[in-house]
Amino acid sequence: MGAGDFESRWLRPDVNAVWTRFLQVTHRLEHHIDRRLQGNHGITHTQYEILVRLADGEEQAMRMSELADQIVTAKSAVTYQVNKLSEMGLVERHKCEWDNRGTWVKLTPAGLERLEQAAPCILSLVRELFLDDLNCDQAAELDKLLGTWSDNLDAHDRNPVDHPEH
Amino acid sequence: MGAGDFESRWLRPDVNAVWTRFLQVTHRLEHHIDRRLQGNHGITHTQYEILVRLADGEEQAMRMSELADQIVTAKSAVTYQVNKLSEMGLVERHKCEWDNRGTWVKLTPAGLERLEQAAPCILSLVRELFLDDLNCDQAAELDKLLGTWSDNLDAHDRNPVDHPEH
DNA sequence: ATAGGATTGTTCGATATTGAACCAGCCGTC
DNA sequence: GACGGCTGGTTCAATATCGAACAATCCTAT
Repeated sequence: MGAGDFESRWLRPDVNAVWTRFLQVTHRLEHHIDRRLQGNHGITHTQYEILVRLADGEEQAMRMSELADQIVTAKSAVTYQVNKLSEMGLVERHKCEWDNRGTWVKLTPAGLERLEQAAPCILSLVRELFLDDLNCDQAAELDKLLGTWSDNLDAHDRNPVDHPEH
Repeated sequence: MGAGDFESRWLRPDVNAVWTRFLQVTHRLEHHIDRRLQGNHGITHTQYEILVRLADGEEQAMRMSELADQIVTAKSAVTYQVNKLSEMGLVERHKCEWDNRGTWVKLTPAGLERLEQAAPCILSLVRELFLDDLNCDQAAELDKLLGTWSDNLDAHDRNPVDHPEH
């Protein structure tokens, strides 16, 4: 291969640095949040995310699949966590009326309460670590970046066998 | 509490949207890379990351702890994965000469080869999904964002019991 | 020198996540 | 209507991760 071999095989060093830093930062963020949430409120970050999504939904309820989509995990993982949350009394299952396969997951009062206890702690963390230092322009820029990434991912999902090579 | 109650308890809707989108995008990216890597090259993303870091290090080797820091996981997870990689013949352990506690992990020729096979596939994915659509300004902006986040995390790590409340 | 504290890496048990297999129930077409 | 394909949710085995506990070694201060 020609002169562009390096370029095509590896990322430019600076670009590579951005990528690895991205990975590190996201992992560190996750760990931080997780530790805080477990230590102070006895729930995982994923569990917290589930509560948040439910609180956001109509009637504070949501279908299992929808939940899996929102928090981006396998369906089986959602089943597992909903069982946990259900044992804790933070969530309830209800049969779906117009689709006998489906189940709704609904926030219980206790679940809402737990969420409201946990939210300030975790949101202040998000502000401090993630958002406080952003001015409006930066926030807008970040939003745009996320949009592009999201679109790219959509495109790839829509066209799964994009690069059969390698 | 006064009128700022909502503000202090919850994020502004738009800010909240940015945060949840961030979580979704990062998770989707991880999954994408993982599936591709497993499907085409038989290694996990973390395993790939380990190989990359080793290739980067002096003598294509690195200490266990350093490795754990770089890829941001528990030490025990590194032990686990290095065992796996060692069984696959991609990596070797060596005793550390000047510190009898330590062990070096070193890339084997087979490990380097495997990395070189996998790299183009995964790097093109990173380019397509993550970097291609960024112009220079955006890349610089992203770099700055990552820097701030990283610094914030450092500060929090340095001062662990920052918010004992909640 | 040596005691006390920190660091290195592994082990172990508990828990989370994944993907595949599976059963039901939905829905389109013939 | 009945059939085949699709979707929703659960189960199960395999695997990954974490944190705490541990042993060995290093380091520092006295």
